[in-house]
Amino acid sequence: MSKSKKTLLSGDHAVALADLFRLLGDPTRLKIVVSCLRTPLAVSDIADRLGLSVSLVSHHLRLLKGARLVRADRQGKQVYYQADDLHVRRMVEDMVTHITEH
Amino acid sequence: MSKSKKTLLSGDHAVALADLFRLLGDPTRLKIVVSCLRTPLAVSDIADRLGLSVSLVSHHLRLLKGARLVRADRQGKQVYYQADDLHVRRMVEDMVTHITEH
DNA sequence: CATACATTTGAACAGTTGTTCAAATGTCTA
DNA sequence: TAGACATTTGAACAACTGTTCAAATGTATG
Repeated sequence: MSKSKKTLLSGDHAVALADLFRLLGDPTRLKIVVSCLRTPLAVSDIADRLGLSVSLVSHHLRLLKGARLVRADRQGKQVYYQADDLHVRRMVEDMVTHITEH
Repeated sequence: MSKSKKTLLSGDHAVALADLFRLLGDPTRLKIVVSCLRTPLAVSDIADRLGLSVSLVSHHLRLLKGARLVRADRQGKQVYYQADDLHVRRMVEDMVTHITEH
């Protein structure tokens, strides 16, 4: 163990955490994540709900999947996306709660 | 009250929350916030600790202050910055904990 | 006032990012 | 296999962002 205090971030952790924050830092992308936070949703469903082009949603989902924020599940012609795990779900929900309550 | 489910974000909230995320989404800026999370720190102190130019740190602090993530306190020649309130402190600390523990 | 120290500001630049459009790929069913 | 539907991909573009440098502002003290 080094000289670090409790909340000191190592360089690597800072970059990793910033990566997460940056991905959630675009309103469109954030809405996409939130929309499939609890229920798996097909790409075109997300696009419909949010009034976005399917292409745009797919682009964003690719980034979110790359960061393991969402998980993809093919079911026939459609691909269903949802929050990757409980950790992500709680993390995002907490932040949403923080905002909507202040 | 509208038809919204529990975790559905209004457009405004989504933008506000994304603004926060985006600001924390740069590694340099994130390190700056974390560095003065618990203890007020002068601009040049932050710059020294992180090995950054004073100018760069000041630029970032201006953005962070604009979003009420940090608060400024002048004391003589120096300006001390710290997390704006408990809300911010807990929010960031929670995320840091989430990352460093997974 | 003049000098030194601390911070802020503005312009400028390269690099990144969100979006659109058109084309390609994958998948089911008639 | 052909056609329809769902998703992915790539190129291209404007807009934005982080950083640097030099100059300006603020502040204490000789």
